[in-house]
Amino acid sequence: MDLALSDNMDLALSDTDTSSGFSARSDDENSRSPCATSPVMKKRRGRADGGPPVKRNRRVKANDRERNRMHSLNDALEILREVLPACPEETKMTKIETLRFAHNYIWALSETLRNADLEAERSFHRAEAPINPGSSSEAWSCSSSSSSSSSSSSSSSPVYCASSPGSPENYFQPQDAMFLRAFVPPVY
DNA sequence: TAGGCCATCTGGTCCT
DNA sequence: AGGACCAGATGGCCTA
Repeated sequence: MDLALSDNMDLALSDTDTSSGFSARSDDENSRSPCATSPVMKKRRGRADGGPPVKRNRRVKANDRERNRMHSLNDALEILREVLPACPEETKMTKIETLRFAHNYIWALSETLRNADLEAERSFHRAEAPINPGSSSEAWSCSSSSSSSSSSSSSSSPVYCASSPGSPENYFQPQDAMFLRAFVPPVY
């Protein structure tokens, strides 16, 4: 279909690319993308002549918008990474890892809140009608973990919550590197 | 070297 | 008509 691919590259690289409004990104991004550091954009496809000038101009503008759109998407992803629990700076989570981790993290936080509410409710009832005066301190001490026998078996750690059965972390795949990064101290 | 991840380009589609 | 969004294609870099 697109037969003139490689031929087009050299041709297309020479003119409109560098002037297409390409805006330099942050150092962080440039360091990863040689395409971005170089003023010369590769991977050009399509007609060798770029098509009619009007069409070509529209394409260049559309490319520029698309680039900016993806950049803003990446910026949002970066902000999300910063909000998530500590990850070593050198080991940046991939996009899919970030999304899965965020999903899991939100779920774990909401579970924590839910357990806290349940516990508050229980302690309120206990205060109203103490049943087992002998072991009251025990009942307090095992607060969240004791309640785990029934439903979520969740400890106070959202880590454990995250891996409990029946929870939405079906999206979460332990084989992901983020599983290790998030919950296990990295080994250097 | 293969595979994963990424940035970019591109054309199609939908929306305003 | 033009912009936003999307998915496919492509090639570069990095790591096991």
